[in-house]
Amino acid sequence: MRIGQLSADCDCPVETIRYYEKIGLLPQAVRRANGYRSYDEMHRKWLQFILRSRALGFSQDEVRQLTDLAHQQRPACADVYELLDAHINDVQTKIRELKRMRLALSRLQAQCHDGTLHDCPVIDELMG
Amino acid sequence: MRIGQLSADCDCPVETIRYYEKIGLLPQAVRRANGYRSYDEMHRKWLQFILRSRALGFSQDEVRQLTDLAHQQRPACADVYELLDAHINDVQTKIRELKRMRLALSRLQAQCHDGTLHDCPVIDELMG
DNA sequence: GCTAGACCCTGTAGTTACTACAAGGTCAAG
DNA sequence: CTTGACCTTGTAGTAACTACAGGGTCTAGC
Repeated sequence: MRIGQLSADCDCPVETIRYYEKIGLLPQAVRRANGYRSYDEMHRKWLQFILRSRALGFSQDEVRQLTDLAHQQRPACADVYELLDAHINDVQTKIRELKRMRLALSRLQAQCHDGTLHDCPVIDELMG
Repeated sequence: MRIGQLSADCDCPVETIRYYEKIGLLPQAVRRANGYRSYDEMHRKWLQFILRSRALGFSQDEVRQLTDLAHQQRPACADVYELLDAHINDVQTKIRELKRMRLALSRLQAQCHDGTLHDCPVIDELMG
């Protein structure tokens, strides 16, 4: 199949597919006589893998590690587990930070009066 | 004071201060005869404002809107409230997304056996 | 046969919010 | 008079794409 088809199948922009190939995340496509990229099922699976990993918040580098592991004929489960674990911790940390942020914002918002006044305590607060 | 002093006072890298000036977030510093930037209390307050807003997760563009509002002699509280509200919603959405992500990752992790096996169901799962 | 339109190609520049140099000028202390 | 800390500018790098510009290719309709 051509790149447009793969793009439609995986719901991923054409540019992104080319980009993943360029940075070596996706294996090189076979080229037809006219220079067009040609893909098969194997490519589709790789791309799915990458897209799912990205959707789970893995960075490009982490995805690369995952694809490297998956590329081995006998991927070691322990390595995958480790990557997964580190990433879950990252996500956990981000959630905690955002929650702290939300609390601070709510506190700030609580200082607003009904919105009819012209003096804004929020700005004063941020100004220190 | 010079830029190094401001940097130390606000715990913000020198480069970042120059960067904020360059993109117009921070008002231009007065220049001394030797070309060095010179700052006063007003600048320190602006920078604090920017740093606090950024720490609360406001984007550069949102910070710009906030500073624009703060710049008015009679900032309208309602406008500030609106910005704050939109941002709290953004943060809320991010938290929800990360929680969903965490759940998916935990499910994936649960498929790992004790880590001694060589076949990895996690990779199979991502591969689809 | 020809042209319109859909598809494909490469390469470069833009995005966000900085960070990290490189190459040089200024100034106070020893 | 030199050493070192500080300052200046400008450019390039980061993540992870996205958006062109300027072309080539192929198919369908007239």
